Amino acid sequence: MAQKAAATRFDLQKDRMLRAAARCFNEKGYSGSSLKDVANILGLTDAALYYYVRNKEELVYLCYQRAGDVGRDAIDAAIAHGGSGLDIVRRYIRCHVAAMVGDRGPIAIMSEIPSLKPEHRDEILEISRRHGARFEALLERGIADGSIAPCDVRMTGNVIMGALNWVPKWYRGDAAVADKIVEEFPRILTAGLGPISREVDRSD
Amino acid sequence: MAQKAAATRFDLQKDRMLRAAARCFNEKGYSGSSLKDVANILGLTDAALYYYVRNKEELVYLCYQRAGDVGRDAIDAAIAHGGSGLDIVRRYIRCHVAAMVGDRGPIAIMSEIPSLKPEHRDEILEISRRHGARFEALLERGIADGSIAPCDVRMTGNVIMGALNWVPKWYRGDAAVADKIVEEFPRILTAGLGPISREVDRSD
DNA sequence: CAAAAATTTTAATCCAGATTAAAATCAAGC
DNA sequence: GCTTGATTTTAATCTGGATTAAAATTTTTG
Repeated sequence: MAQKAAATRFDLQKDRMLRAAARCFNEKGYSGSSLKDVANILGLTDAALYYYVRNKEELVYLCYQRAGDVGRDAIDAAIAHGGSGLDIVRRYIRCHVAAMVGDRGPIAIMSEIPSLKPEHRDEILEISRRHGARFEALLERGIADGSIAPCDVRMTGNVIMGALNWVPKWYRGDAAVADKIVEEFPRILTAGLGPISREVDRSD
Repeated sequence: MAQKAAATRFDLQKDRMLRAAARCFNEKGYSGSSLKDVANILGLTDAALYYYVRNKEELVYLCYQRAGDVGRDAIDAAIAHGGSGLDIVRRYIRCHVAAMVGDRGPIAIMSEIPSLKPEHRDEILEISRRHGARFEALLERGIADGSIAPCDVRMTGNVIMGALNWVPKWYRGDAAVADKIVEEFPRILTAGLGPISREVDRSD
């Protein structure tokens, strides 16, 4: 969808590198991941990474940029599909987790934003802020059209974002689990626990 | 509740240190927090921390142990209070977030477990695993007594734990926000979004 | 208050892991 | 199959922050 027409060898390798880095960061933490660890996954030497990236900080920065893209695309896709506010929220959740556990590869959990250099940090924070604001707007929209009960959109947003952001912390690539996540997260996050089960949107 | 009869100067300082460390780790990330940063908050020199702790790894370990205690205590308190499975789940969520944003001070988000040395890592992972299992058992209990609709307890647990664990990432000590968190999280995480609002337990 | 114990600082050292430069290898076009 | 540019490696250096030892200070105790 967002693929260039001509993906050069360089671009492909760089992308592989970012996935490897994301995987490392999620599994071993930031400080626990050396460039050597990332390079090993690719069958490379640590020094080789410097061909693609200026330094470790930039590696993290690019991972977070990718993470931001995934979130943005998920909201875009959900909005494009249309429906009530609640429909869009559900679909966004589904799209976002699907990307996280799917072919967009591991997405780095944004745990180390403060370690970025100021320009990068500000940019990522802004992306993150904007994403949160867009999601809250979806909630408002649902409230306006009556599909979502009036609620504190800030807190509701934090709840849902927290649940989503935490996924990379525990998901370890099991395909069966991936399916379950995509299936269950939208429902759990919008339907609640109680015994009175709401009619659930199953349109796909 | 879990306070020693005689809290020695040493114990008090050590506790202050762990809170300062948790705050640093949450705000600046693990790698972004030097011992100097932690010491500065306390008005101490970095070397002084070594009087309380063997090294940085142990500092993190103790932070995570505290985090584990908070979770355990929250479940204990909720169970002790009794009620239906759903009541207990709600109360657990409330207790846990209340501790996170309250007087138990900042609780370190467990982002760097893999950086711990093997013994510590295994211990913290076990604590974490046990906590998850206990929470899932609460869900089962609710399903058994009919207060919670049948659901995938693993996924539901992951959703709720994610939302809770993410709180330290964005909460920055604003008391008004703290109140809102304690008020809203239990409701949002158990009631869902849709317009059909379930009767909400307001017993306190 | 003096002595002993507890706590903190000063002033080094130490080191894993990031970074760099130059050389070696590889891939593609001609 | 040669040449050029792209990619990777080898082999160092460099560095921030962790760690340590000894000295200084503060607190407690008798």
